[in-house]
Amino acid sequence: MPTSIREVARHAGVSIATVSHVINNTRYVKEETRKKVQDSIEQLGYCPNAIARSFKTGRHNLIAFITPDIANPFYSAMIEEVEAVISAKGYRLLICNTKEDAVKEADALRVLANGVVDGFIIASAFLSYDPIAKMLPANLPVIFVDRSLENNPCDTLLIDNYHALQKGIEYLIHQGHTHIAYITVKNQLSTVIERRAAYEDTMASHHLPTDDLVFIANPLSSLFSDNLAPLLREDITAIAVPNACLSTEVLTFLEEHGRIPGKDIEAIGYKESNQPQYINPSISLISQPAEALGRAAGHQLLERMSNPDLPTCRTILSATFIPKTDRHKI
Amino acid sequence: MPTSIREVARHAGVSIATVSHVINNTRYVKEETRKKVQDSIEQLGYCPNAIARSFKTGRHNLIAFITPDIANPFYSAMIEEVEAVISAKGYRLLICNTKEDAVKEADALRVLANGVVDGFIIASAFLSYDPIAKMLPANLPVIFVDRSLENNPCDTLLIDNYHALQKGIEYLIHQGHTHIAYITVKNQLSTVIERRAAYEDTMASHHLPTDDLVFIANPLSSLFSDNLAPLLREDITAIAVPNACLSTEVLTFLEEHGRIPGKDIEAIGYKESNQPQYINPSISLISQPAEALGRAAGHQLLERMSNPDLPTCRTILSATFIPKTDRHKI
DNA sequence: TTGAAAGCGCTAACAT
DNA sequence: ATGTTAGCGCTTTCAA
Repeated sequence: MPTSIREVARHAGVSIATVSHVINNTRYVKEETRKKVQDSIEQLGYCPNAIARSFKTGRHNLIAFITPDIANPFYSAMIEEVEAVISAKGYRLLICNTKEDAVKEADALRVLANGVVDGFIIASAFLSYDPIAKMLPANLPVIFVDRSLENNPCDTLLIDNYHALQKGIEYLIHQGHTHIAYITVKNQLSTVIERRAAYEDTMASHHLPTDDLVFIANPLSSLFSDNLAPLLREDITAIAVPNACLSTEVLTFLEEHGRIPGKDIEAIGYKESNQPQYINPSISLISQPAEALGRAAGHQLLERMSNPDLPTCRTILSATFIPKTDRHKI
Repeated sequence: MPTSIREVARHAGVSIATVSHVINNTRYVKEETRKKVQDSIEQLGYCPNAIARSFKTGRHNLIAFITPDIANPFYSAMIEEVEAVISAKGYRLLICNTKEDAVKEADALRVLANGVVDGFIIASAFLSYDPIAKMLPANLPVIFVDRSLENNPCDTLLIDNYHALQKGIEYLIHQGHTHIAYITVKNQLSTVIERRAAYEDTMASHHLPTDDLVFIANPLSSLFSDNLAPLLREDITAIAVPNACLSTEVLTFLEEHGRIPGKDIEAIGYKESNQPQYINPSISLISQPAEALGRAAGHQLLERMSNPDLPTCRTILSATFIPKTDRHKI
């Protein structure tokens, strides 16, 4: 049984109000009394019950970050930055891992939204805001990141997936490639759709067919994709993928089958954070500003919390295409 | 202002007790009454205040995982598994990132220990349990993972760092290498000390000097190490490192300077999770059971929570040395 | 089958 | 300069 404020008060021979004020520095207490209270706290090993305090004050200094995949360096990089930004203002970060499961996300939102956290940063597994709307109390500050949702009235920070990949595909085409394969995953997330559109639009604008060049892999970072075998087809001379996890898998797959990426076959990979990432073959990369996105999201949330009447913002950060010839500049 | 249980009660024309019992299924309520209450809940969009409930019941269904580096796949892999284990029992996971800062860790423990979480899993930045002892209420279930602390009376789950690396160094020596460099970091964590000891002991047992073969790099995953230049020395024919981040950095460094690992120079890298990790050069690896450690920690915590009188456990999971010739077996 | 009410630990308004 | 006390939203005991 942990000691309560009452016991400290009794031990120090003062009222609980005085103890509370000593702890919170919230009104003047005579030096002598303060000393007595502090001694009692020390002796009894008292530590204020944070839940009771939150309950009473309605403030929690807690932000929740909802991530679809904590094992994905893109999100862990974001998390690090969000944490840095908000902890400077005295907030702590609660991280929820939904594993791309909308049900898990809904569950987390329901539990946390009512009185547990002061705000959310969400990389959502939902495709639309509609089912989320009911779970969030009005005025609870929420920032959506990375993924665009239908009908979403909240602040949203995205990465421009389209143009970086467009540049990448253009680059390959200008190098003379006509059979550029594209790996994608089966879900309908905005990021997945946009990147695929970038690939298909760009190919189409150069009158290159893509019918038998698109392959579906498995969406979660920790699952190896199956069915990459067609990538070994003779006619395919270059490959693009929609994220870093697939980069890794595809590159590994190719090497295992004796085709050296960057040499026997061209490729565009993803670099989703500043984390050291060992990509040996000299291939082109799309670099996503995970850290900048995290920082921006943290700041925007603080902004929104201190000023709820701000107009909704929708920010798009650009990603960078780095041709293999420029890799030394990273 | 979110709706409270009182408003639901009034709206439904029943007492708050009945509403509470409907919500928690905690005593019989006439079907008709139950219906009324559920309708009111629906109409008012009521959601119970989790903080108030925690406050009242003293239970929170929250576990905190204290990690020194969330961007390190070793920890994010553990986190995934812990989360899977405890969420099956209805617990949620709060993740705190200390960035190897003992002050941050102490702060998190203090805040969370009193009434916020039901238990801790800690990969500590502290070297000794002594400073931690004061912050943790007696009987609060705590599991330490990955790192061994002095005077630690709590359940501890570790990985056998020593023997896997010993095997690795032996392997290199048997291949004829005599000048095997070792990269390490400057902190005094048990893992760092053990691995370095494995290196030095093994070298010594083969009468190989190590005086000018040990190099110090930077400990956090997201920081590139400086001063790796001496690794290019002619006499050094093999290199070992103490973790996956340094593997990546060292390998990248070597390639950038024209020395192909596994060909021009031998190396032992680390594989710290089941995540796809693209290590192209054919080098030997030490594989750490991050996932198994996470699962074991989750189970041990649940065990400890349901039975506080269990004798303290100290479990050591073994790591595996995978010679480069066996890489296909991964 | 349901209601009334105590009380969890704390903060803060009010009182002195 | 400090004490008294209401009350945050909820669960649960006791009473009916």
